[in-house]
Amino acid sequence: MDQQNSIPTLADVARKAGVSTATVSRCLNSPNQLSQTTRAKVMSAVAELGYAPNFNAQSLAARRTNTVGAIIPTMDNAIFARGLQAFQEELGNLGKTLIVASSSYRPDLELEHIRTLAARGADGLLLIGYHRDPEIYNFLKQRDVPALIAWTYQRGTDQISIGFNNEKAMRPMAEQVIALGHKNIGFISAPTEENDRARDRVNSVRMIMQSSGLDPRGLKLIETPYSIKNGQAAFESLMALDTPPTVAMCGNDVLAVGALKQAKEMAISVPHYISITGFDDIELASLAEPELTTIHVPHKAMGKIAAQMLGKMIDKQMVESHELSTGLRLRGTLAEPRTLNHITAA
Amino acid sequence: MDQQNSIPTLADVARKAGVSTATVSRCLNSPNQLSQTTRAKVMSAVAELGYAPNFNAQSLAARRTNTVGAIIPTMDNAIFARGLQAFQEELGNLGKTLIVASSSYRPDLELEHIRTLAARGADGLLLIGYHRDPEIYNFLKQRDVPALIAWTYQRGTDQISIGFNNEKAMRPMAEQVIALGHKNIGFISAPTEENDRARDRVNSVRMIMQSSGLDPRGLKLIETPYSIKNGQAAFESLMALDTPPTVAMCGNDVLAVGALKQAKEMAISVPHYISITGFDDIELASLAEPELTTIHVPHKAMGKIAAQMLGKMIDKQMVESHELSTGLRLRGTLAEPRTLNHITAA
DNA sequence: AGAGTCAATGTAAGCGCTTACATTTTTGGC
DNA sequence: GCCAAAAATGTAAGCGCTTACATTGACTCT
Repeated sequence: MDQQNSIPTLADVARKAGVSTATVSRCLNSPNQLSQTTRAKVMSAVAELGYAPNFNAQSLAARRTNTVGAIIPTMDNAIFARGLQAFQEELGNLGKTLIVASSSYRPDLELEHIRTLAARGADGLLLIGYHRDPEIYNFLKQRDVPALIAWTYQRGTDQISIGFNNEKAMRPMAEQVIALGHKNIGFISAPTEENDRARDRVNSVRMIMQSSGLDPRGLKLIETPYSIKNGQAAFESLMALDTPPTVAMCGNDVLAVGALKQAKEMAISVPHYISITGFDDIELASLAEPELTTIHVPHKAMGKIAAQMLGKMIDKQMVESHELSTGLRLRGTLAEPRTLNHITAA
Repeated sequence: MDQQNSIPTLADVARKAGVSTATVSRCLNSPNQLSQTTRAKVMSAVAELGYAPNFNAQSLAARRTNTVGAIIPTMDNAIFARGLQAFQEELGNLGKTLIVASSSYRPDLELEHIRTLAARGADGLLLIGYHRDPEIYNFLKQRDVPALIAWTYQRGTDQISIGFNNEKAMRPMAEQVIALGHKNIGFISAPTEENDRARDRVNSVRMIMQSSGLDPRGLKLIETPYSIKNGQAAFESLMALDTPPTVAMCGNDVLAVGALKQAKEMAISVPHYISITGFDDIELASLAEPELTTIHVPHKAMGKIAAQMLGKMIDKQMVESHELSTGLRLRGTLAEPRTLNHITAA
């Protein structure tokens, strides 16, 4: 009754090819159990009609969707964008499609998206970070949706994860900073409340301070959402302190670049007057001037491996959490603390 | 027969609430046509069972999916990531979910993804750039899937678009460059073969050259895929020419930043020895040193408006192509051409 | 009180596909 | 050529939902 020939269905193809719908279905899904001749008939009917299977009907009948969902804080962040791109490419190789949702770092939104994706029958889910209401993990378990936790690595939990240990990753940086003689340390972090990665990075510094004889309570911590502007503002507040720190460690490169920019605007010399460090090693880091000392994280590899692991999980194969290694990249923004007779900008 | 209580269905809810499945369905979709009491009964059954509708069944029965698809060249590019993030947020407000696929700038992959998304019953599609096999537009028309073309603006075509005219957007930059006295112009572009946006930007410069009495064939064009490294390499080739240009115009900021980086590594002074210009005005542009002269593009606004337009198109409302305005951002990398007595780096 | 309305609910027929099971055809050994 | 086993195909019952249409009461109006 539609305008003209509406979308062709399996039945249309079957009719045209003079076979049953079952045969057409088989032809599309397991062609080798058909005879040469029928296969040819069906194929040509498919081609003539321009038939494409209705995905929803297919997944409803077959109880699988070949879809995986990913819920990330935001796409507008190079590290997620990059990892996700790799994730998606690899997923494509496995014949699966990706649905992305972003939570804007809001747990309530995340939960909502998890429900939505489960309702859509996602075969598996990629989630960022471990910290999450246990109720969510129960829900996932009950619906039997495998979930892979990315951007973090935790052993000894039920959840399977791919990533790195944030606390461990930050350690060499903290050690280096302290070894250089810094005692008055500032830290610009993403909000730690709902972000276990950010929290672990901060804690890492505190622990090294502790074990080096520094009082961890002395850490000058500023929390602010991810953005260059916020990095700038945070740096400014740090410098407005009575005794400004000699190093501004940052929870990620974007904040660090913001700090660096602000330092320039305030004509404060980096690293002579103050050192700045980052985390992630995004492209920006080596574009900055001086180039940013940071922690390298293999985001792309993570995305790719994540896709492979999740693929296996969906196939009910056993997989184990996978730890990626990170590394200190010493570049131009970290140096010894300023000496007392060197209190002005260079 | 499953392990325990498997996923609850509409029928389970209906049974528990002592009503028919139709009533439950109505309760979920148009609650106001139920009596207070039934609604309460149903709701509590839903809550008790933790029921969530099966999306596939829902769209199969209702013939709509509340899903839109977006096919972008790559997520790993700030401008798309940013626009897409805004697109997705706005889509969320409209109660729709987004499926993203990336084509890696390959038309064959794009076609495949378009088919897949159509098969999934996407209510609408977001596509980047106008240039595309007409067969694809026919396919879309035949399946009655509304498609919105983004990141470009074309009038007088059948396709509805949201974006800006790339040729027009580049014009003030070209005019400015030529007005400053540049005659020997280099251009580093993304491959123009399959990318109408890139092509329009190059052509814009050629046209202004023409109308300013410069021979457009004199434009020193290098095409290379989007990346900082490629920008560097392209810049290097430009400088290896017998008479290196006095300005390296770039088709996007990433290439420009690469060029800038290479200039620094080669100790070539920007803008004294050579000027560099970009396009997009991504964050990186104002982080560079000197800050990059570029064309500002409202990527975020584009994403948001795109979502609204596509929403209307899906509802069969009439919408018209929407042109966004762009603007020249004169910053530190563009100056007069070097004079002959100033041929070394500063 | 009876007819006519209208709101609230139920009935049941699909949506387009997959797949267990039944049936038919082919194949190969003798 | 005949028969059993194997290969190819058909039949039909769903998958979990929506929705046109039918039914049931409760009310209003005269």
